[in-house]
Amino acid sequence: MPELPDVAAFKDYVDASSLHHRIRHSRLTDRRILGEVTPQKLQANLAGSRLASTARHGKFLFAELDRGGWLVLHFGMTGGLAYAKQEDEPPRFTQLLLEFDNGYYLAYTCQRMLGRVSYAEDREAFIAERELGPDALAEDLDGEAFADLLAGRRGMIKSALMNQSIVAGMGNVYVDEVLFQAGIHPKTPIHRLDGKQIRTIYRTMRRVLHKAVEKESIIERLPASYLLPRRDTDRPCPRCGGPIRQMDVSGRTTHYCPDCQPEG
DNA sequence: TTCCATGTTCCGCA
DNA sequence: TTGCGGAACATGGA
Repeated sequence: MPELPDVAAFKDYVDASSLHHRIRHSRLTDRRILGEVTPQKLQANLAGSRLASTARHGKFLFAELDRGGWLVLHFGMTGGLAYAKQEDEPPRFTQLLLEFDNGYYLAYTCQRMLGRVSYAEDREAFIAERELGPDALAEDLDGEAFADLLAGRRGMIKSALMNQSIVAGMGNVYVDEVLFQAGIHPKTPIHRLDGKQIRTIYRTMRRVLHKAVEKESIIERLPASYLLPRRDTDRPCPRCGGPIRQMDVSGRTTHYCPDCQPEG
């Protein structure tokens, strides 16, 4: 689930539930979930702190600690959050549990262990170290800046849009959606795209991601014209009615409409 | 039982 | 040398 719109929903969830409560105790289930931080350092920074604010960059969620530094959450493919009363059993696959002084907890769950929990002194430095590209919804990422990101690159457009060091936030599902709505074949070589097509991809990316954030990335709430709710081979294309096809692009399953997204 | 999955990282090759 | 594509990783549900 967790691509940019999902992480945006997690951010809203934390903002609505978990800010400004003192963390009495934190519980780490499996240290493999940790990034470049020791369990001791993480827990020392969490204990007694409050989450003061949150920020998102691509698929990363940052929670600012009022005593300094940031709790950094990445959700992998199966990560999630749950806020509940401490008398309730934490959900299955809970890897990190923050117990607040108001009797509630925030649980970070990660079934497949591909997510990561980290601590960062400085958010911008963390983003720079990870070599993340600009957030796909960043205000200062305009059409021209977007075109610059792709300029001179080799490879297929789908691979580039999924590359977090080029532009941060999209994964397999939303890239398919963007390219479907833009009418671009996923395997199109970047150098074969003209300026008009790049602008179309940019505008479509912004529109799709904004809409998905607005709908809290809940598939059922997305417009019927979207590919996402019908991401199934041989289901009818919402635009032309022809069959949606499946293929492999850089090892990822890709859904597309051969008629609406002709090969360049 | 085998295969597949919305994630990133690492290695080999061009 | 840079960077692209594929494999590997971990786990459980279909």
